[in-house]
Amino acid sequence: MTQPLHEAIRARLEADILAGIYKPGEKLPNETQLAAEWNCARMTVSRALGALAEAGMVQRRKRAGTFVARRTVQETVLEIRDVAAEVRSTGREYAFRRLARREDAARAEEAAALGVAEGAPILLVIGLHLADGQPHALEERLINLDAAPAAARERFEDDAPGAWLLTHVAWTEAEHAITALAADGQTAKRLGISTGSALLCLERKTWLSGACVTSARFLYPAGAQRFTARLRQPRG
Amino acid sequence: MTQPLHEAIRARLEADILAGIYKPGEKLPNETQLAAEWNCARMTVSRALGALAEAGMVQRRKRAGTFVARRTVQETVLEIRDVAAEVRSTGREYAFRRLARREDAARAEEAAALGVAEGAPILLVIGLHLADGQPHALEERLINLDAAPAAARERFEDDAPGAWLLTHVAWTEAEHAITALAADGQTAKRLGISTGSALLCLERKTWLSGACVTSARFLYPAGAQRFTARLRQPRG
DNA sequence: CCGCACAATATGTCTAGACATATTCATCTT
DNA sequence: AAGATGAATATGTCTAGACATATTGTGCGG
Repeated sequence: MTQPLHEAIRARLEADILAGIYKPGEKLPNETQLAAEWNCARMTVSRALGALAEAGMVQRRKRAGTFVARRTVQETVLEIRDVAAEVRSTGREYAFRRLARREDAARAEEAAALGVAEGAPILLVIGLHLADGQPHALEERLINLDAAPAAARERFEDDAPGAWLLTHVAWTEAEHAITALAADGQTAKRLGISTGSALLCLERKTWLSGACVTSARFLYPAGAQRFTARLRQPRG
Repeated sequence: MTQPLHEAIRARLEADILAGIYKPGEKLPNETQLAAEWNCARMTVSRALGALAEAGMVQRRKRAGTFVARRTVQETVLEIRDVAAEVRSTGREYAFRRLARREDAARAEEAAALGVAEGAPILLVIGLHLADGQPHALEERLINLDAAPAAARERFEDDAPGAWLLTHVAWTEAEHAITALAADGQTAKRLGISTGSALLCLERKTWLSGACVTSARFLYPAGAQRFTARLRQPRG
């Protein structure tokens, strides 16, 4: 495992910053100096510093130099897989059961969620994700049929719309929001829990070049799901 | 705004992948071909492809070539700021009130959370984050005093331990987990809500080179907090 | 037909230099 | 003292080539 030189330089500077040898706001040696220290070309150092800048550990300004970043916001990588993959990764059997399907003109509330005009054609699918036959999550999905007309031909009886959309409709942007809420009567009944109990809610919206394609709400009973994220070495 | 050439190449390939001109699993032209197409040095193309690989849009294998990635896991950037910043960003006044502080030997449960031996010195702080005087979140924090002995000298009466730790103790790794749960009697009382109502729970653990420094649990009443994340153009 | 060795190939790394560009600092003018 | 000007400097981009390295495909021998 011969480490590339630019990696070694990057790792060294990173360690030094972490150890406080270079403190937040402080200036690092310039590229020429570092190249001399490491006895290598300036571009090799530049690559190492570029990677550190990309990772947000340093800020670079022309003429001024390279400075250790001071950060307050932590950017975390959150991995969200589709529900089937989530369930299967815990070794349980996965199944989907459609509870409702309505192809219709968008009502005010639905139009707002998708960012389309009232009356635009939409598809609403409500379904239950099962793990070993037990309710795992309730999905309420709205699909903009103007953006994804092919969805109208799908029944979504035993396959969740999420998986189908992932393979059949392209998207450019997505947004996730995670909240907690109390189960209303209908939701509680569908999930087989008691009214008012805590739910973890994941809302996912996806866009294709500016137009919202689909908006989904996944409701997990407390304890059924956990979103985890790991992060390394921002520091500031 | 003269765009760097490597950026232009990157953007072009990205757009082509997004448009489906190059499909998942498909091979891209090799560096030499692309360099000829763009009439530039191979290294410039290499940089563009390197950036795409970094972003996860393509996978590169020596001798084989560069392939459009097929991804099932969505990696999302989640921004988590400290509670004070969260509250202030909504224009409300922030305050912290300590409810309890215990410096002691770790009990079994606490030792497990921090990954230390039972009986190791720990500091437990429970406090309330207030927004405009109203409870916004309850924080339960454990600090490993072997890893951060300086914390023992702090009272944490009006300042949250999170902010102090951020500025006084370095860390190399962190993990977040988001779940929902029902409020127990004591928690409900502290947050001024009713027992059993839904809570959004953020658990944060931070490590300094392998040793767990601190473990914290933030409990937000349903509706008080929302974790959002945006992502762009993975595709697979 | 299978496995093994070897050559071909595409990426990965690196260099030494060139020119571009943004920003700062010092100086000169008003 | 305030503002304009220009030189100095550090990063940013790019090139043309060299060698390293991993992997794959091919052909050879058993």
